[in-house]
Amino acid sequence: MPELPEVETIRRELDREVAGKKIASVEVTGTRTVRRGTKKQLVDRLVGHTIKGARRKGKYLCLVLDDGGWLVIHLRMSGQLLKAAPKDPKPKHTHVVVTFAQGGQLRFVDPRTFGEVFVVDPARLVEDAPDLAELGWDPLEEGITLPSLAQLLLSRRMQLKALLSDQKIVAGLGNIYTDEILHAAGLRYDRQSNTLTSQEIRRLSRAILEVLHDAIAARGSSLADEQYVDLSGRPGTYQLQHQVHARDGKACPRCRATIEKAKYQGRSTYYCPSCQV
DNA sequence: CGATCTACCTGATGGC
DNA sequence: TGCCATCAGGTAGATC
Repeated sequence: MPELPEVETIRRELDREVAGKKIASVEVTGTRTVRRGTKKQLVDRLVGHTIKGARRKGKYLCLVLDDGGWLVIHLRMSGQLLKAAPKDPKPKHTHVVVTFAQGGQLRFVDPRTFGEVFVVDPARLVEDAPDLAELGWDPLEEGITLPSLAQLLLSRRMQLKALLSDQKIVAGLGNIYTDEILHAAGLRYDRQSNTLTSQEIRRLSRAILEVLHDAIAARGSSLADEQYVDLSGRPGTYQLQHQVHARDGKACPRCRATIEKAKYQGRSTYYCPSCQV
């Protein structure tokens, strides 16, 4: 489900909603959600601690604890974080419930159970969470200079969509936003990264930042199934601004050619065959 | 190194 | 109405 704009939307809400709150109890009912360490280790590690704030690393959410540890959440395809009151009925597929001393709960709901919750000491990231440690450039966190983006593209011989969605190279992009970014940049998904001109690299750089900023301003994208919702259960609105994603058969907003759908890496890719080269 | 495929799951949707 | 195939925001691992 969520990519960088959705995760960032949730991070900002978490920073407002749970920072300063003390964890009174943690209930883990899911059987697959806690995979690194045992459920008991997770619960013991959390209870009594206060959350200082929320950070984002690519598509990972990290709740920073008062002892420096991170409560890490990855939503994968169908995970949701929802704030709730203890008396609220629990949705199906609620796997983890954190109850705060000040009242209120944070719930992790995940029908497809690909999502994950774990605690890690950031000083031991390389050993204990290599997936987190090896994340690539985060377009929102650190600015990247044109020469370093050029280096990143030209030093490899990869198709652009594969490159942009590789979390070890660029952190946070997935199926929706690579399609939208590549359209905004006028580049095809299967274009070889080492053939870009400096002008195309500049366009790509601008497209990445522009699409992500606009998407965050719209609080992310929710598709027809509304799998993605924010902490309060509300969908985002950026899908209304999608130019190509899930718009096959419609006219390209830029050149009026018909948008096509292709199978790429086992999933759907949408692009304009006329203005993306 | 890079491309391709599979698996992990539940649920919604569309065709017949 | 039901049954079946297909598809969905992600990622790791195997294979070539």
